[in-house]
Formats: sequence, C-alpha cells, structure tokens
Amino acid sequence: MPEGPSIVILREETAQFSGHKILRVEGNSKVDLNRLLGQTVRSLRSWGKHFLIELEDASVRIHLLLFGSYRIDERKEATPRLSLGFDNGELNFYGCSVELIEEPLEQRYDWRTDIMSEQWDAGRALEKLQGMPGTLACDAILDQQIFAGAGNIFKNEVLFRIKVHPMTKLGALPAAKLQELVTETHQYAFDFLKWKKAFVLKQHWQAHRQGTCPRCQIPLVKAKLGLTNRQSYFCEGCQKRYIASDD
DNA sequence: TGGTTTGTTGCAGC
DNA sequence: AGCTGCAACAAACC
Repeated sequence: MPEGPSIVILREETAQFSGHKILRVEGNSKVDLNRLLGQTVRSLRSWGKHFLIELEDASVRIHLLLFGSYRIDERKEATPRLSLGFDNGELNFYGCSVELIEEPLEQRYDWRTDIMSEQWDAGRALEKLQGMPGTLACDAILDQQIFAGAGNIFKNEVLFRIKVHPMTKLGALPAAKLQELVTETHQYAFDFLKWKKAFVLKQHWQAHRQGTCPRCQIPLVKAKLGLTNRQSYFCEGCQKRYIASDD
C-alpha cells in the first residue's frame, strides 16, 4: 500500500467523498474523533505517503505505514482505526496512524518536495543533495524531506536504473549522475503509478526482491545497508561504487 | 509454514 | 548529548 503512488490511487478512489459531510465517525484511533462529525470534506489530498482529509477547522492525516489498509463502501473483519460515513458511502482505514492537523495544510506541507505533485521541484531536490556530500545514495532516496513519497522499492529500482551502488556517497557522484538520481526517482514514481494501476508493478521489478541481475545475469546482492536498516538489492557487476577523492 | 516486508516513531541503553 | 538498535504496530505475500 504505502508508497507515494499508492496514496495517489487512494486519493483518486476516494474522490466521491469530496464536498460531502461526515455523518458518522467510528474507530479505535486515539484522536478525538467526535470533532470530525458534521464537518464537510473540503478536499482530499496527498503529500508523499500522507493521505490528507481537509475539513473545515482541521485536517486528518492518515499514514498507512507498512501494513495499513483501507476499504471504500465495504468493511474488513478488524475494527477500523477510523471509519467515516457519508451520504454517498463510507471510508474505512485499518492499522494506520491517524493524526489531526490543526494548522492550514499549506503551512504544514511543502508540495515542492512531493514527487507526485505538480509542484515537484527537481532543482530544489538537486540542491539539497548537493548540500549533503557524505550521505549514502541508498539513504538519500529514502529521505522524505527530499523525495516525499519514495520508499524502499524506489531505492532499489532507481539505483539499479542509474547503475549506482547503494553505498556510493553523494559527494562522489558525477554531477550528471546526481541529476539522474533526481530525474529517475521522479520518473519511477509515475512508472510505479501506471504499473500499479494495471496490476503489473511486481512484474517490472528489476532489482527489488529479485535474485538475478537482468543485465549481467549474475546473482544480485541482498544486504541491509545505510542508516535505515532496510533491505537493498543491487548488482555488483553493473552498479558502480563511486569513490570520493577524500575517501 | 512462517519469515519477510511498499514505514515511522519513540525509547532504552550506551 | 547524541547515537544506535529494537519494539511496536498488524497483515498480505511467497
């Protein structure tokens, strides 16, 4: 469920509720759900992996984390974390993080950082990356302050596409490769969206959870690298580990 | 069958 | 003080 393109799909699937009043609220979320009752949905938005329900005097922020799920006009057996009833259907969330945002969304979120947004600013991302030469490539792609919406699949697929070893420091990358890292992360987001909608996302994985390099036909390396302890899949044959001059 | 995992936070321990 | 690593959450997938 949870990477940026999946949240865009969630936003599209729930568009029917925009402009409708919340007639019923239930759920085991710790936030005060009563205050949502009677409010009209101003807009349904997303920022990175965040799904945002903008109401009249607050917004609800849903983060599906790793295992979260949702149902539209149907229910699962489990108790919903948040269930919203409208005059034209219902929206149920399970196993997710729910938070209330009191301030205006424009104040909280910078959509230039969201890889799925029309306001995505590649130049700004590049500047941020240039300012952190010691950061590993595998950590940079997971940084939500730079690529909001990118996750572990992105990390593995983008580094494979641009033929960069996950342990390469940004400062060691040639300028053109750093630029490629930005453009391919953005490009992969829309490939992900297209393939997920067609139910063929996994078929297009070249490195993530794969055993053999499709370019070199040698075994891929599987290792937990970087600050995040997330699994990396990469090819030691074709993904180059650039070395900085001061290393 | 059960280990793994599209994620993040908070806290214990050092 | 600031880091690291783990628990917690909770469920589909191979």
